[in-house]
Amino acid sequence: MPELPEVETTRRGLLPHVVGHTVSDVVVRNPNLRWPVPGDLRRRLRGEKVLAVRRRGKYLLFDFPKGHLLIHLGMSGRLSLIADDAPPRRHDHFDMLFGAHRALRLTDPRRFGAVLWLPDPAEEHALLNGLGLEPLERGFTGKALHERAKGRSVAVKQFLMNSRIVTGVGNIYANEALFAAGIHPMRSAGRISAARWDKLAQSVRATLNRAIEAGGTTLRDFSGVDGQLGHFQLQTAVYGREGKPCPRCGATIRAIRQGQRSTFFCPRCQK
DNA sequence: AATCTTTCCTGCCGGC
DNA sequence: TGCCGGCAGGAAAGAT
Repeated sequence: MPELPEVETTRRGLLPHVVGHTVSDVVVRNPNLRWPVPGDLRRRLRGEKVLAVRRRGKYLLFDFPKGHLLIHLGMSGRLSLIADDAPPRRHDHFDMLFGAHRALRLTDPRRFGAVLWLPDPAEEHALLNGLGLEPLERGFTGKALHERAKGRSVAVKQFLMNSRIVTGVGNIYANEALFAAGIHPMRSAGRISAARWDKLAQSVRATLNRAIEAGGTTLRDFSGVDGQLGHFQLQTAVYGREGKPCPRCGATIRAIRQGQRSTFFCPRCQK
């Protein structure tokens, strides 16, 4: 499930256990993720200290003195803190050990996730250098969105989910933010007023912050690093609620397809 | 059997 | 004609 709130929940859980700690070993059980896990990771990481763990969109960046470990959770990835002798299960592809019998383990059944080594400066890597606005940082404003949307015919929901425009907003939160802003998901991005872009920027921020407070969304297999489940799925207004009443006006929530993804909206509240 | 949380890539199109 | 950006669709693999 991981969208921005799930990745941020993971990052926050990780910080106290990882930052300032030194990697004692690395185990790669299955290097066949979205891209091959580099064969020299063990050599690069052993004995190196984690200086910081950052997030860029849905990417996690572990800063080391000589480079950065990038981890993406894909569709089904999860990081957990475990005892270093915990027996691996079927989809446990990668461990980073920290001594004191602690390890960080990547579990990812569908293997759309990634573990890569990025030389300095990480931001120049092809996966990061084209990314759009960080929705929880200062530059994320209605004005910035409005400018980028000029002349574009794409549906606003797909525009929001385009990582070159905004990074971190996936299907669940795009649906929820558009509901909160009262904007129809099929509306052309180029035909939204400045005032409504302001409202949408604020709705995206508020939706993501509420989801982070809830520990993310657990639809199936997401959990934080200590195994705790997210509970934002209990407070969605439209996502997964086809046929149910809109919490605001009582009209029936509808579901449609956009770009091979499910879109949920209230036909009365969203114009 | 169809669906799902991600996103890179390819191919097509229109504009200049 | 060629190049570019925008856009839609397909692909990866597993569980339900």
